[in-house]
Amino acid sequence: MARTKNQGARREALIEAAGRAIAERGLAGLRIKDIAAEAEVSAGSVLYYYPELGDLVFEVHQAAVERYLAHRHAGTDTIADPVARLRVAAGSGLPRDSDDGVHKLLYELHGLADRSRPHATLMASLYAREVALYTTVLELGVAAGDFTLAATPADVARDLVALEDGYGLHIFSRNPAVDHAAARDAVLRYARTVTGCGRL
Amino acid sequence: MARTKNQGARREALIEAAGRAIAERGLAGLRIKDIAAEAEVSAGSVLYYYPELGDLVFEVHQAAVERYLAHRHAGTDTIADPVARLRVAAGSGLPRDSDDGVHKLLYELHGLADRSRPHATLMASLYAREVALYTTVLELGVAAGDFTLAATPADVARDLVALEDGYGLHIFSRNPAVDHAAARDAVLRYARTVTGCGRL
DNA sequence: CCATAGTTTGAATCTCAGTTCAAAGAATCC
DNA sequence: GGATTCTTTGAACTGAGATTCAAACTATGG
Repeated sequence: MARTKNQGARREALIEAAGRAIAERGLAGLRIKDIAAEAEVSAGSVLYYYPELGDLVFEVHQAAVERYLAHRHAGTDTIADPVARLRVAAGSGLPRDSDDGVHKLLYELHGLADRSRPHATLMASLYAREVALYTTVLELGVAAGDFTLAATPADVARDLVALEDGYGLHIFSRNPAVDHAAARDAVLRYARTVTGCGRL
Repeated sequence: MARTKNQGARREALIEAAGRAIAERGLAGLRIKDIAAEAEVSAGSVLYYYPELGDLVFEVHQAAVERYLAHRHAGTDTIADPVARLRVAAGSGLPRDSDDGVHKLLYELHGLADRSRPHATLMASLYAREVALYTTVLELGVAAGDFTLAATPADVARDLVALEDGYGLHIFSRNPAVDHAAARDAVLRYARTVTGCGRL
């Protein structure tokens, strides 16, 4: 039994490569040869590891979700002050611009949920985990006496995620009326209103 | 100079047909023969009227935007009471389910804005018009003494649209945690909070 | 170092869908 | 009704990209 190095590493490389290809050309423009070129292998190799292209795309999606959440948590979990943490969280959920890497990938792949059960499940779990992230911050803020919520933490958290998604959608569609700063202001303004916290 | 009936009518029929095809199979799965079949003509005829398929898709997009806005306005403009009008508006901006016709088309086509200037412009104008619709209702409510806004009418209107878009996104991606009723409740709860109007 | 089994390639093949086009069909004009 | 021009069709053509596959390649074990 012989194997070059590690199929795991090659698979990871392909997932990375496919992610870049999708971010660049879009899901509709995804070509097997582009993935291969991006990973510096032949088209045949891509098929060797992923006879079903859909499987590769799904793993790209999974990886994007994990990386995105890891990034958000890394940026917020260590912040003790609920007010500061919420401020950071609000910024990290919104794309910088329409070329923002992971965000772009997620928006691009979100469209698959409509016709694919696995992708739908994945997106539902992403949603739940984002809601949980906000719920935690809100509960901390309530406990600390910083926030006085106008609704349940879960309700507010869901709204925050929906606002991010909605504004994010417009950032990606290059709506000149919506940019990162404006969207962040809007999310924070909402947070301020609903928590009664002027420091936000 | 002879013409069968009216190229206008044939074009409209093709736009309708393409719209149905996109809603059914998705933009990625759009095939010229499907459009032709849906319109009960040959593939050649489709090309005769639209040598550039992109032009047809763009007209489908335009038509969807107009139909959607017309529907929203028709349902709300005649309602005199600002509170009732806002309630109806909140419902009409959200898809019933993931198969809701015009909404589905709009979500499907929204993805084009990223890579196509015309589509981006179209979506930006849709956004502006939806914001305007809400702004009007809000101003009416303020004038009537029903609403006491926590922010400018435009800011609140933008949030309402973003909430709709965000929640709508999840309805389309078949997120079991988000359905029409839950999303509508959330939007109305937000409206209640930010307008201080308990009747909402 | 040879045998073995996993890995990689690139050329050949297959497939699907877009595109072309010549001929047939239909409406209108005179 | 014949001429003209627009319309429609379907069969042939073309091209892009996916898929196959036999041969070459590479670790590793013994």
